[in-house]
Amino acid sequence: MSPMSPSIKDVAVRAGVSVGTVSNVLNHPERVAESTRTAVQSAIAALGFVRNSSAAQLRAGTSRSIGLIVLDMANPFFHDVARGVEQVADELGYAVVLCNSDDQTSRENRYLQVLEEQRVRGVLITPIEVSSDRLDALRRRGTPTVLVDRHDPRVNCCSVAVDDVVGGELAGAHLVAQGHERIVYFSGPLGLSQCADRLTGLRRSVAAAGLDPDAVIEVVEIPVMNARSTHDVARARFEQGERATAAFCANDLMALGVLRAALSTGRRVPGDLAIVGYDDIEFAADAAVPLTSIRQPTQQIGRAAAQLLVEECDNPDTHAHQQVMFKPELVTRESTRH
Amino acid sequence: MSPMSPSIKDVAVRAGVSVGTVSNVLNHPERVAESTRTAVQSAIAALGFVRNSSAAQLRAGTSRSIGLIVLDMANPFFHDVARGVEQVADELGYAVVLCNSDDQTSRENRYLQVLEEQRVRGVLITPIEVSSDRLDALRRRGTPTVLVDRHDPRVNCCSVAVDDVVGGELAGAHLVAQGHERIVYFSGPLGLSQCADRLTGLRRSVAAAGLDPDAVIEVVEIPVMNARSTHDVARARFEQGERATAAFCANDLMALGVLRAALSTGRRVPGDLAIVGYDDIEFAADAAVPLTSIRQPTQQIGRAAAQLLVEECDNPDTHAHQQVMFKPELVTRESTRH
DNA sequence: ACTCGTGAATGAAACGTTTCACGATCTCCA
DNA sequence: TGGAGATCGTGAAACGTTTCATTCACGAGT
Repeated sequence: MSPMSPSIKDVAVRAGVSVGTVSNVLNHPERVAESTRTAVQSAIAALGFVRNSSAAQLRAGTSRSIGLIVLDMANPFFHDVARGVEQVADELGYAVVLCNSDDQTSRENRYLQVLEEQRVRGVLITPIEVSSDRLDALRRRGTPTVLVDRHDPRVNCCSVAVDDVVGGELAGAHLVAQGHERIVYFSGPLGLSQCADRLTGLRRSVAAAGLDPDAVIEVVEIPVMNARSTHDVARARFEQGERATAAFCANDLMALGVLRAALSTGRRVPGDLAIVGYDDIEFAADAAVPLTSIRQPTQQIGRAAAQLLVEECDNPDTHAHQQVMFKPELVTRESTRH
Repeated sequence: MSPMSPSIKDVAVRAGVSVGTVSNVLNHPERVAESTRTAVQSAIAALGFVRNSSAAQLRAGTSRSIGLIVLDMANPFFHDVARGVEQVADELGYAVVLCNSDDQTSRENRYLQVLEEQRVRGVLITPIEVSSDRLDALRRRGTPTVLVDRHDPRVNCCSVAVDDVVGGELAGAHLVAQGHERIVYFSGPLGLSQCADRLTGLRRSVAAAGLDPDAVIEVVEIPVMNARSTHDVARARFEQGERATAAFCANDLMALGVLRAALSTGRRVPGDLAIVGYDDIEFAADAAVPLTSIRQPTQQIGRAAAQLLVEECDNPDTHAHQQVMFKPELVTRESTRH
């Protein structure tokens, strides 16, 4: 049966000072005389006082924290982003509230609600839908928002992403250079600009080589971008005799799924099927056949996003929205080496 | 330039009712007449009112959230645990505050402080040190705590873990059965009971086979349990001519590091070196050589821990601490198949 | 005509901080 | 001796909720 936790008032009584003084010891120690300060501090220690941040924040009217909502914490890509965000937030004295929407709109909305109720200073988000009413409302009410790994075509907020068209081009050019003329693109939902852009890049590079994209490329759209569902789809295709000689996957988890499906249906990689992934997560290098992949500057994405957000929080008036765009690069490994 | 967000009072004025009524619409809609309710609701919508949870929580004195502090979000093991925790918390109406201590005591302490200041109802933690003053103080002040993937020998809190001695035995018995007589154990810090227990199990199984554990087993202690540092240590050993024919690793990330080091120094796996990992993370099955591993019921750990915590929060008086212990199982794959 | 009961809304108190205008006390120097 | 600063402390107000005792209005029952 826990006794109610002591308040600043209890500390004040015990130390024989006023509450204002205790508050000063906590927040502006230099304003209070040495002797009083130590008296207060020992009262705090004796009572086991812990500041109630709800009260502090209520009074302050504003918090020193930002929200980060990612799509899928199981994807190492988002860890690295989160790590970048935390680094910058730490440096600038902000706390990060980490939320995992798990690709469900209901969870995303719930977290947005919670973050707004907590009066976070700003929100970093990889939204399920770029143009969501919920997000617009949040911004309208004055909470700055930065999109991570997404761009808003309407440009009414900052965003940080990687040039997905270039990523698609890199993958396509690499495969075409190795003579592949039937490429299957295991895509996530084409409603995602990322997935669509990568396809655009892929088509562009095929066309640049003088081939007909429509003849070369086949698109397989997979709703959930993880290893398991991609494996299942790929396996079904392979068992029915896939004709493609190369696969390009919208992320490395999917590529691992395709790889497993290929190997378990007796294909050799890259002999029978070359595979290019996306993100270059750490596990890509350790895969059954080390994966060629498109590397994104993941931590930098997180760092840049956090910096933009804090900039907007600190200078809401002079702030101008920016769309930061990083360039991806190709990392070649066994899965495409002939 | 964001206008101060509207308070319940603004809503009350606009709807022509008192603040108490607005609060009732928010929290006990059934207590207020239909017509008033809709009037208030449209005022809320018109003003874009969002409840200030600091004020609500200050008044309530207690929150409906629990903290979860994990060691390393980059380790899929902890995701799965987190997922289990979230499932249960969702069902029971609690929010989860997710924190990543990243194996740094300073971060762990900082998060404990923040969580306590936020007056979370309880804390789930995989602590860096099981017996920490900080944790004891937290408990003494009335915040229930449950250890995840750890046990407290002093049994002054609940805990959920997996029998690591059995895990070590499973691995050892499997390797011994295949005729290995020189086994290197890539361990994390032996100060962790987990790592120590697995060694105990390993030694026990070797002894059970009539061999001398001291002659068979060599222990390599690696401070940071990730792929990179393990790879570096393993590689150095392999380049100097490792004599062991089998490696047992304290987790799968480490096993992946060993695998990479072995392959890149020209060893065949399992021919020259058999490898057993721990945790059976999803990537283990997709590794260059699919890894034999010790599987833990990861989500169940999270679920059980959350249930124990909530139980203690809801019945602080009648609650009795429990130490839940799951059994691991062996999953055999290529890395130990001869 | 009167109480009584019921359903609905009110308004003030309380939660634990921080802030800030205001005293109190001391030191130093004319 | 008096007065000007400087240095420390004080205490009340304010932040936005929720709660709860109270009031109000109105119809039913005697």
